[in-house]
Amino acid sequence: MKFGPIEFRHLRYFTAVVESKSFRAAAQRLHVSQPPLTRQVQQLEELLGVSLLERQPRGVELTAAGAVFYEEARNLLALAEQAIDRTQMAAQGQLGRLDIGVFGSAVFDAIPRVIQAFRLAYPKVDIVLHNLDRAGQIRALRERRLTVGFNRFFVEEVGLLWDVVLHEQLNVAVHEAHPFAKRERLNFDDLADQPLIVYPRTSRPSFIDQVLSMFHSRHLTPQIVQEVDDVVTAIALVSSGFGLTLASDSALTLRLPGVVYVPLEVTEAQIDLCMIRRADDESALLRAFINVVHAVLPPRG
Amino acid sequence: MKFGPIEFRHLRYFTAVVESKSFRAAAQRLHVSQPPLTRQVQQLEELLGVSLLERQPRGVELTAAGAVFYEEARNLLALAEQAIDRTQMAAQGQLGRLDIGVFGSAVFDAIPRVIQAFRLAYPKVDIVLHNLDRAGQIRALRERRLTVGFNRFFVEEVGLLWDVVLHEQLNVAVHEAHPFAKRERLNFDDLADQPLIVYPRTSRPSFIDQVLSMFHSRHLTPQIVQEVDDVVTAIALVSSGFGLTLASDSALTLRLPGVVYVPLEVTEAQIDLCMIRRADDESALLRAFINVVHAVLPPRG
DNA sequence: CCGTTGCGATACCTGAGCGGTATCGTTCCG
DNA sequence: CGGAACGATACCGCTCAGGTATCGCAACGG
Repeated sequence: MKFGPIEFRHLRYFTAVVESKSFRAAAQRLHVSQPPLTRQVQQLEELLGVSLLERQPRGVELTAAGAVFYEEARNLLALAEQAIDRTQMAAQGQLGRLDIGVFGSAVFDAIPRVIQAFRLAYPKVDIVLHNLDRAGQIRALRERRLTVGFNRFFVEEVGLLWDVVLHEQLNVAVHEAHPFAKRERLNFDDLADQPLIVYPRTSRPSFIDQVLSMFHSRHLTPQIVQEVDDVVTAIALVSSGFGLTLASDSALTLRLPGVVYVPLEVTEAQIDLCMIRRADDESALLRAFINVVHAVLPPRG
Repeated sequence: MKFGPIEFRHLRYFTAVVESKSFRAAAQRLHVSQPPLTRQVQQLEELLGVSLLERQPRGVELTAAGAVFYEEARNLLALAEQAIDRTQMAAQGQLGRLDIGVFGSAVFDAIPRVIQAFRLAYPKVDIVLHNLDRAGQIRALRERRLTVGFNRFFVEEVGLLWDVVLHEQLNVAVHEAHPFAKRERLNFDDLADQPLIVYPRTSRPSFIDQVLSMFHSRHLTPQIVQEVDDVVTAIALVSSGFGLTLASDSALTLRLPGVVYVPLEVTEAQIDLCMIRRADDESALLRAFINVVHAVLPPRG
C-alpha cells in the first residue's frame, strides 16, 4: 500500500477521535461513518511510522507520541483557521502594509490626521512613512516600494494617477516685532518689498514656484533674501528675525518663538496637497486608504 | 460545484506556483501536469473567497492577499514537518516529559548522576522531580502522575514492578572529635553502645528498618538517642556533636563541618536503591530511562 | 456461565474527485 | 503575421474516500 502525503483530513479525524475518546463518537461528530475514520487514522499512523492510539475495549487512549501529535495537530488546525482569516482580511484591505511617501509641510498636519484616522479604522495594517521628494516618490511607486505619495504637486506621469486632496490657504510668517504681526490679514502687494525667505531649494518645481507664480500674475517681484531646504528652516530664520516667509495651513502647527502667522488674502492664494498612486493598483488596501483620505480631509480647503 | 475543506495539497500546490512564478514550472517541480495545478489553485481561491494570484501573460503575480496567504501556507507546511519530526522523536523517547519520584539520601548522588546522563542523551525530554515518599510514589504511579520512582525499598504491588538498581555501602558519620574519627573501618559491634541518631521517622519501613535488622541479626541493640525526619537533619546533629548516625554512600556528598564518614564493615552492610514503575508502561521514554539508569549506576554496589 | 452489548477492524462496493491528455484563447516576440 | 509560451477548459480514466455489512473481541449483566 502506498500513501500520499499527510492531509488536513488526517488531522481533523485524528483530533476528533482523541477528543471523543472513541471512533464511533467521533464519526458521529464528523458526520461520517466509523470505518473511514479507522482507515484514515491507520494511514496517519503508517505515514508517521508511529502508533498514536492504544485501542482498548472501551474507547481509545493516547500514546505518548499520540499526545505530542495531538497538540501539534490542534495547533496546525488553529493556524490554518487563522491563515484563512488573515487572508480574507488582507483581501478586504484590513491587513497588510501601506508604504506612504511624504514630503514638505503636509507632514505637520494633514498627513498625521489621515494616518491617525486610518490606524483607527484599520488597526492591523502596518503603516510605513517614507520621506521622499517628488521624484523619489514617483520612482518608488513605479518600483512598488510605495503605495501612495503626497506632495505639493505632480505632473502627468504614465501609469500613475494623482488627485488634489486638500486646498490650503497661505499664511505669512513674520516676527512678532514686525509691524505686520498686528495685521488681521495681508495681501500680495504688502509682501512685494519685504525680505522673503523661500523653500524648498531642491525638488523643483514645488511650493515655491506656485507661490512665485502668484506674485508674477499680479506683476509683482518679491525680494528673495534667502533660499532654504525646507519649511522648518524657513520658519527658524523668521524666528531669528531674518525676514518673512510663506507657509501653508499645515505649517501652522509649527510654533517657534517670536513667530506670528497672518493669513494671506484668500483669492487665488491657495496651495494644493496632492496624492499620487499607481493607475493599476486596485488593491482593497489602497481603496480603503483613499476613502479615509477623502473622509478626513475637507473636500474644500 | 461544492468543495470540501482546505487540504495540505492546496498549500503545496499554491506555494509551488508562487515560488516558480508559473503554473507550468510548478507542475514540473511537483511532477504533475499543469491542469490539476490550475484547478487546485482555483479551488483554493474559491474556498477562501479571495483572489490570490494575478494571471498575467508571462507567469503569475501575487495579490496582496495572496502574499499574506503564501506566508501562512509556508508557515503551515513547515510546522507540519516539525509536527511529524516531533511525533517521531516522541515515539523514540527523545521527546516528552518524565516525572520521577525521589526520596531520601539517593537524591544527593545516585539520582543526580542518572539525571545528568539522561539529560545529555535526551536533551528534549523535560524531567520533573517529585519529592514523594514511598506511598506517595506508588499512588502517583497508579494515577499516572509519575513514570518512575526511587526509594530504599518496595514491597510487591499489583500493576507495579520494581528492581534494585544500586547497592550502596553503609558509612558511620561521626564528629571529628570522636575517637572513631581516626578509625579506617568500623563494624556493628563498635556501634552497639554508641548514641545513635536514626531516620526517617515516617514512611516506614525504610532505611532505618534495614539498618536495625542488621543490628538484630547480630544480636545487638543500638542505643537510639534521637529519631529525625531525614538524613540531612541527622548529619546536622552529628555536626553539632549529638551522636553518630549511619548513612549510605550517596550521603557522602553531604559535607557538614566537623563530620567525618568512616566506612562500615562490608559484609552484609549493604543498602539498596530501588526503582519502581508501572508494569504496563511500555513507553520508549521509560525504556530509554531504564537503560540510562543501568548504564550509569554500577551493576554491583 | 453465557448471551448481550459496545468497541474497533475488516471486506467489499460505489462514486466523487484527482490527475492525465488534448486543445483553446490570449499575449508576446521575432 | 506566424510561432511560441502562458493559463484555462473539456473530457476521460482510475484512484481512493466514504458507504454498508459484518467480524472478532472484551466487558458486563442476569
